Amino acid sequence: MTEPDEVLDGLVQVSFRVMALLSQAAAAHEFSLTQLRVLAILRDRTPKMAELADHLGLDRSSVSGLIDRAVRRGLVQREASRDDGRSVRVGLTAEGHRLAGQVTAEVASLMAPLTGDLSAAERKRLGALLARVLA
Amino acid sequence: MTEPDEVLDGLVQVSFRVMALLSQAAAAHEFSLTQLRVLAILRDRTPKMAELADHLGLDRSSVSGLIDRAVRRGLVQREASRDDGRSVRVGLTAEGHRLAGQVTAEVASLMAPLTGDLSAAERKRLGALLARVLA
DNA sequence: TATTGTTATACTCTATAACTATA
DNA sequence: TATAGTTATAGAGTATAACAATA
Repeated sequence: MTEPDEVLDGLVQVSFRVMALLSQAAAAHEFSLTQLRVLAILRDRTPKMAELADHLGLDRSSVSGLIDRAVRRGLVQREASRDDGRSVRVGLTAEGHRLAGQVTAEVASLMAPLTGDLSAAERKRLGALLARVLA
Repeated sequence: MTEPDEVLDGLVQVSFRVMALLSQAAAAHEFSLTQLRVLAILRDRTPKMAELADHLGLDRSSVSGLIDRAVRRGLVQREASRDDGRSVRVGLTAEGHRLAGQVTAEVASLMAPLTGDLSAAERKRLGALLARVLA
C-alpha cells in the first residue's frame, strides 16, 4: 500500500488532535489520559477490577496501580463485593464525581472549536458518519 | 455541560478506536505508539532533535531517550549537522525505512474495516468533513 | 483446581534540573 | 550569554510472573 486512504489518513490526524486535547484537559488537573478514562468510566459504573481492566484494555496488575494512585488522591474508593469475597468494586468518591464532571465540561469546551466551522447540517452528517464508523 | 455534543462524543469514541488500532499495530512489532510516530515522522524528514521534539510535542530530554532506544534497535541513526556543531540530525536506517513501510501497510489494513461499510460517496463526504475539522 | 486481585520486578515514557559543548 | 543536546533523577504507566485468598 504505502498510499494511505484519504479518509483513513484524516481519521488518524483527527484522532491525534483529539488525543492532544484530551491530554491537555487531563494535564490541567495533573493526571494522565488513562486516569481521565478511569474517571469517565466510573461516572456511570461501579465495576469490579477485572471489568475495569477489560474496559481499559489493560492487565489487572496495571489497573491495581492506577486505582492505587486514584485512591491516594481521594478520587476513587474500593469496596468489597458481597457476592464474591475475592472481588473488589471501584467507584468514584464525591470529590471524584465533582472532578469528573468538571473535566468533562472542560473537554467539551476545548473540543468545541473542532466543529465550530461546521453548519448544523454538516454536524449532523458528520455525527451520522462517525456513528457508521463505530458500528 | 455534562451533555456532550453528539458529534464531539463521536470524535472521541472514534479517536479511541483509532488509537487502539495504532497501538495494536505498534505492539505487533514491540514498540510504542510514540516510537510509531517517530518512524512515521522520519519517513519523510531528517530533522534536528529539537525539531523532532516539536513535532512530537515532547521535551528534548524525552526525545533523547526515544532516539537512544530506536538507535539501539537499529532503526534510526544520528548524524552531526554541518551547519551547527551543536545540533544533531536523526534519520531512519535502511532497516528503519523497511519497517516503517511495513507498519504503515499494516496500519492501513487494520483500519480499513472502519470505513468498510461506507459507499464511495460517503467516504468522500467523511474525508471532506474531517478536513474541515482539521482546518 | 480455577479465579480475583495484589505484589515484585523490569522497562518504557515523560518531565525537571543540571551539565557539556558550541554559538 | 544563549542554544542544542545529553544525563541524572524521579514518577507514572504497562506487562509478566509469582503469590494470597476465595470459589
